[in-house]
Amino acid sequence: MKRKVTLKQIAKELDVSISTVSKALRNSVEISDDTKQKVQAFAKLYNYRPNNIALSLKNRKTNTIGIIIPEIVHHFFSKVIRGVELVANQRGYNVIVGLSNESFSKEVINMQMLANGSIDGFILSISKETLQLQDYHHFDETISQGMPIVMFDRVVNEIECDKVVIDDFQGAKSAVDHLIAKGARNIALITTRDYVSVGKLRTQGYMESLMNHQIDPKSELILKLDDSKNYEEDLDALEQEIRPLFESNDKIDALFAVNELYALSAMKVAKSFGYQIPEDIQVVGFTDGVLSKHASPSMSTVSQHGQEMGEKAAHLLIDRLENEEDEEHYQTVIIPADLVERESTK
Amino acid sequence: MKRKVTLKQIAKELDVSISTVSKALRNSVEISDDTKQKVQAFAKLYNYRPNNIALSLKNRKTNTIGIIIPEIVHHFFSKVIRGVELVANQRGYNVIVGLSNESFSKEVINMQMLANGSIDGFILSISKETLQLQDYHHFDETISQGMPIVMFDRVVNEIECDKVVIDDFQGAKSAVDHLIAKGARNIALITTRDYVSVGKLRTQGYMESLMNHQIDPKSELILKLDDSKNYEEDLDALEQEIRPLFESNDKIDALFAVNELYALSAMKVAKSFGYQIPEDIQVVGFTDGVLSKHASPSMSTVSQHGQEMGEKAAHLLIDRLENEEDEEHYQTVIIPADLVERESTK
DNA sequence: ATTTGTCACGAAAACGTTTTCGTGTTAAAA
DNA sequence: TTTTAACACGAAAACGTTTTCGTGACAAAT
Repeated sequence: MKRKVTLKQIAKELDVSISTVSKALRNSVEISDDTKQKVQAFAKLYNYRPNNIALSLKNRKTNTIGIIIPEIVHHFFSKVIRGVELVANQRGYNVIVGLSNESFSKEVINMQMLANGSIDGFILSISKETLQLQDYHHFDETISQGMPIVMFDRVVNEIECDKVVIDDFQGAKSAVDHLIAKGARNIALITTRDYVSVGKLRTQGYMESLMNHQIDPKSELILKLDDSKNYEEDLDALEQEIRPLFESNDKIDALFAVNELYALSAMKVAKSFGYQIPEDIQVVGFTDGVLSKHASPSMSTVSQHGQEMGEKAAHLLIDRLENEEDEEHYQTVIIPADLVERESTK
Repeated sequence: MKRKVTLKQIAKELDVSISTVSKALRNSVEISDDTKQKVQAFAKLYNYRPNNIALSLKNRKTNTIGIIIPEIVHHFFSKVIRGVELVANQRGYNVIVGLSNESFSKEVINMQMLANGSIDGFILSISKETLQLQDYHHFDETISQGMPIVMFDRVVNEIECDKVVIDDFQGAKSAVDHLIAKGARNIALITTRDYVSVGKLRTQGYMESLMNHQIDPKSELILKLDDSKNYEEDLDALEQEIRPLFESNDKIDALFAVNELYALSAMKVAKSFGYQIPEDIQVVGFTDGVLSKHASPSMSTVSQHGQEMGEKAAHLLIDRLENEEDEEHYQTVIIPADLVERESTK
């Protein structure tokens, strides 16, 4: 087992100084061609590679970005990571991943673990618990220590930093617009409680669209679910929650849900009530998931463009890291959310 | 913007030496209670945290593990990451993620980027291209430099290292056993070409089960697909490939597929031929995916236990990193693959 | 013969820690 | 009064780099 070779070892072996070796390898003019050749040959032979940690310490720059997300077994978040990794790699950065598991304390701990020199900056999406507690001190601290943050998807106005979001409002609005254009008038909504910003915005988009078309929103058509429950593990429970919506409303002709699971479950429930999709009830979900495409009928959705968000976030962060200008001018990039039409709408 | 405070700054401010500060913070007996209090109070006030990079350099240990996978937008792999991250965090490690995107060169580059001091060891699953080329020199080099590797799922005999796999053979075998027990006799198989070890093993399990039940495998019931194609993006193409299987065989009463997508598509094709599932044709897939659960009918599958694999791999790696002892004795952990029965089997 | 200049290289500092070893001061023991 | 021991702290090395600055040797110019 040959350990990694260092400058010092090469220097000793060739009987020159460490400085000479370092310079020779970087082709400095200070070093004679003779010595350069000797050193470079030796280095190649022993497969020398500079130690990253030493470089990081010296340059006070790790070329690593930390990404903190609530959950990784999730189509949207993994797409974001893919986008981040792609850009990071292109631009010479590594990506270190931390999972908050939707928990405030894990988010804080994870950030502290990474903020102590391991990374140059963060890309993150806020956990549900943090959003509920509205405790953002860890973000403030990180930023005030000079470590930039880029937030995506689940962002918060209280923190000044670069952000990447999709246009939740507009996405929801055009989804409902579309349903209305296809003849729907009694459009149900399945959403989450309001503390998750995206749920709130999507709900507002739904409202706006109805208003614009002189349709009165009816509260009995709106179902707000407690998304702290892990419905993914208990599909039946979710369907039980949805069932009353159809039991007490027999005129529903379309349904919009703020995520894929809600939409899919609603579709199942509707089918179990004997409704035909899209003939009796049209359905649109909101997602970047994989279920919609494979559902039967396949489901129309508002697409979240996860990978694009990740790419954009990575560019924003790296730009900020590399441009010394250090402008205090933060931007919020809004990615358009477009409707993917499939079989669940007419 | 207050930069991160260092030992040096504290020392200067309190007019003591760096050593004293360091010792005071670690509660050394060498330091008087007086000084300890002073230093610790100051450190707390300025929220001092030791710089990770400096520690890594000093200790020649990064407490970071690198995980290289072919793809992250994939239910199985993201579950593995979750498992790795969970254990890593518990045991004080960070996780840095590299994606090979199924490409040999990206795998090599990614490993080299990380092997130069950034991490203490690898957890990886080999890319398809690497498996085809059978070029494993980068693994050998890494290991010979004293950096441990743990391979999972897609492993290879040629490399000596710890491994975590599921029992592909047994899993496939019991899936087919189950189909036979439920009365099936003409069991189709949809698999991949043999260079992906898991495909091969699963095919062998299928064969074994048939043999054990005195059923002759018929080549016309076996469909080998070229999995270098990205069928996920082109479901129609995949269904076109599967269609002939049903066109030329009207006696198929069950089907086993080596992954979720194949199984799901086959189910759709079967339905389009008018078959009832599971009455006419029973279906079992092989996966850790999310589609099976939500399909209609929901699909029976052999589960891969991705998170468990990740956890096990992380433990193996960290154990090796921390126990200098049982060097050179590598183990292969086999995770049982059990059948999850859903609606697509009787 | 002296000055100047170029060349080729080495010493040392710096990044932020931890740890070993030495040392000056004071109090206790002889 | 002298020796010894305990105490409290500092200097320095080490981890592996890069870079600034200094310097000795030699050749060219004065």
